[in-house]
Amino acid sequence: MPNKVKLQRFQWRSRERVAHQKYYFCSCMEKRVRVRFAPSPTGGLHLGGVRTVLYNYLFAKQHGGDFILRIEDTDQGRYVQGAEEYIYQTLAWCGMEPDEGPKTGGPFAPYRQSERKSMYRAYAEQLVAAGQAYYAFDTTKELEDARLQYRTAENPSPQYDQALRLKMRNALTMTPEVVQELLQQNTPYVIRIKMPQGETISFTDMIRGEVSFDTSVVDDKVLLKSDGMPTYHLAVVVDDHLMQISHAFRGEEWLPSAPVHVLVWRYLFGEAAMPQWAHLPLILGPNGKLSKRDGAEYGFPVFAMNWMTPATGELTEGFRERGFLPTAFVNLLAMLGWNDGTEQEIFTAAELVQKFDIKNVHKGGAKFDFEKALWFNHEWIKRTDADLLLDEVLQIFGSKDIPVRDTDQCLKIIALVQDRCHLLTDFIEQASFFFVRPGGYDADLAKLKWNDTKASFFTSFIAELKSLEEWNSAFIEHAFKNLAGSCNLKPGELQLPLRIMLVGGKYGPPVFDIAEILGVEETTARISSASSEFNSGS
RNA sequence: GCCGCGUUCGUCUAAGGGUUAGGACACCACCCUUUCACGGUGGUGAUACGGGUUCGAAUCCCGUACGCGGUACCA
Repeated sequence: MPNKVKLQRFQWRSRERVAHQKYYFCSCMEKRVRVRFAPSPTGGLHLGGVRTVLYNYLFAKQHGGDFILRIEDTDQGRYVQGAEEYIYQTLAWCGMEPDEGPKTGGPFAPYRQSERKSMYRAYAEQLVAAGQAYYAFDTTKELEDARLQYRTAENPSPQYDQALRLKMRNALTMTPEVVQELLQQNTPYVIRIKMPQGETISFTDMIRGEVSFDTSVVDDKVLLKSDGMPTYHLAVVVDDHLMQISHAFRGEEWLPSAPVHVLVWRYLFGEAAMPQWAHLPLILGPNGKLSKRDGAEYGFPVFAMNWMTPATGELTEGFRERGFLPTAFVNLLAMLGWNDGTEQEIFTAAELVQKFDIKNVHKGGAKFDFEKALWFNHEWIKRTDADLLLDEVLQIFGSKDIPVRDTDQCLKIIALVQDRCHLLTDFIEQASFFFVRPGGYDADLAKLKWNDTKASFFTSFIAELKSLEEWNSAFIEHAFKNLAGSCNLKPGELQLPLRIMLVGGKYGPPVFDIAEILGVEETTARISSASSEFNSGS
C-alpha cells in the first residue's frame, strides 16, 4: 500500500513540474534567454552581489543564453573610481565572464547607462504625453520641508504620493500656462510617474509566486532626474527592453519598487514583453543585513576581492586574498539559498550550470556562516590537484619571502599538506619550514629531555642516513627504528626531537615524509645543527 | 507608522497531507595517529505561537508574534 501512495505522489509531482516549467518557460522558448547583471559602480562587490551574478550566469548558460553586464552609473555623485574595473576582475576571478558588456562590447552597446543618457528622455516624455507621468518642479529644499511638515507619528516618512502631490509644485497642481512658462525659463524639473489610484498590480515572481501591491500606497517615483539622467526605475525598464532581457534576477530589496517597474513596462512596451522577475533573498550577517562592518567586526571577508575605498584609503578584505579558491567561493555562494534537493553540497561550476534551478531558490534570507565557508574551501583545497594549486601557493610564498627553488619539490609539498589547509594562506604555516630552516629551539628544549645518549643517537643517525641505499620515507623510518633498537632507546622518545629538528615545532605531516622531501643534505644538516644547539644549551 | 517579503536544530537546509522530522557546518565523545592536523564512528540539538480544515498538518487557511527589506532627483 505505501508503494501506491508513493506512486501517486510521484505522478502528481511530475505533472506539477511539467506544468510549472511550461508556465515559466513557454514564452522564452520563442525568445532567447538573455539575463543581465546590472551593478552600480560604487564600491567592492559583496557576497550578495556575486551571488546575483552567479544565479544570472548559471541560468543563462543552462539555457544556452546570453549573460550581459550593464553598468548602472546614472548617479554621478556616487560614482567611484576603480569600482567598474573591480567588477570585471571579480567576474574574471570567478570564471563568469559576460557575453556582452562595456569591455566586451556587443550588439546593444553602449552598456554603460551614462553613455546611453540621451535615449531615456523620449520614453519619459512619452509617458508625460499619455498622462501617465508629469513634470514636477519641487526643489530639494521644498521636498525636505514637505517631508518635515507632513510628518506625523503615524506617518514618519511621508511619500510623494497621491495625497501629497496635490500640495506640491507640479503639472498636476499648476495650469498648463504656468508649466510652459517654467519650462521656457529652464526651471529644473523631474518627471514623476503618476501612480493610479486603487489599482492592484501583480506579477509572478519565479521564486515567490504571485506578488501584488495596491497602487494607492506606492509613491510617484522620479523617472527622469533634473540633470537629465534617468533613475533606476526608468533605466532598468528601457534597457531591459532594448537589450531584450528575458529574465531579470535581482536582490529582494527591489521588490517594493517592482510595481513601479511593472507599470512602466505596461505603459511603454506592454506587460507581455516584460521579463520574468526573480527577487533573490538577502544574505544576512550576524545581526541582520550583511555589511562591511560585520566583516570587520567578526573577522571575515564580505567582498569577493580586496577593495580599497579611494577617498579614505580604507581597505576591505576579500575572499580571494583571505585564501579562498574561486571554485570554493562560487560553490559556497551557490549553496547560500539554493540546493538541488539532494544531499550533495560540493558542486563544480559545470554541475551547477547543469543542476541549478531558480525554482529551488529559497524565499527566506540566509545568514552567512564563515565556518561553513571555510569548510567549503577546505573541501576544494583537498580535491584540487597540486599542480592547479601551485601558482597560488607560489604567489603566497613569494609575498612572505619564502624562498622556493624547486617546483617539483613544491608540488610534492603541496600534495603532502593540502589536506590540512582550510585556506590557501594556511600553506604558509603548514609548509614554510620546508624552505626555511628552523632555529632557536629554546622553548622546546626542556621538554625534550636532551641528554648524551640522545645526542650520540643522532650523531649515528646522521651517518646512517648518509649511507642509506634509497632515500625515501620507508627507508628512513626503517633506519631510524633499527638504530633506536640497537641503542636500546624507544623510537617514541626520539621522534619528537627529530620533528623539532626538522620542523621547529610540534606539528606537521609524518616526520619521515618530511625528511624524504627535504633530502639527505638538508635533513642531516638540520639534525646536526640542532644537535649542537641542544648540546650547548644543556 | 505604512507597504511588502519571510519564519524547520546555534547556522545552512531536506520534507509537495501519513518519515523514529533527514543531511551538512559548528559543538561534544570515542577511534585512528609515537607530533599537529586530516579522517572515521557516534551523540546533543528544530517545525515561532494560537486557532481552524482534515481520520491525519512542518506541509493548506486565518490571526498573532518576531525578523528582514522598502518608504531618496541611491542603486
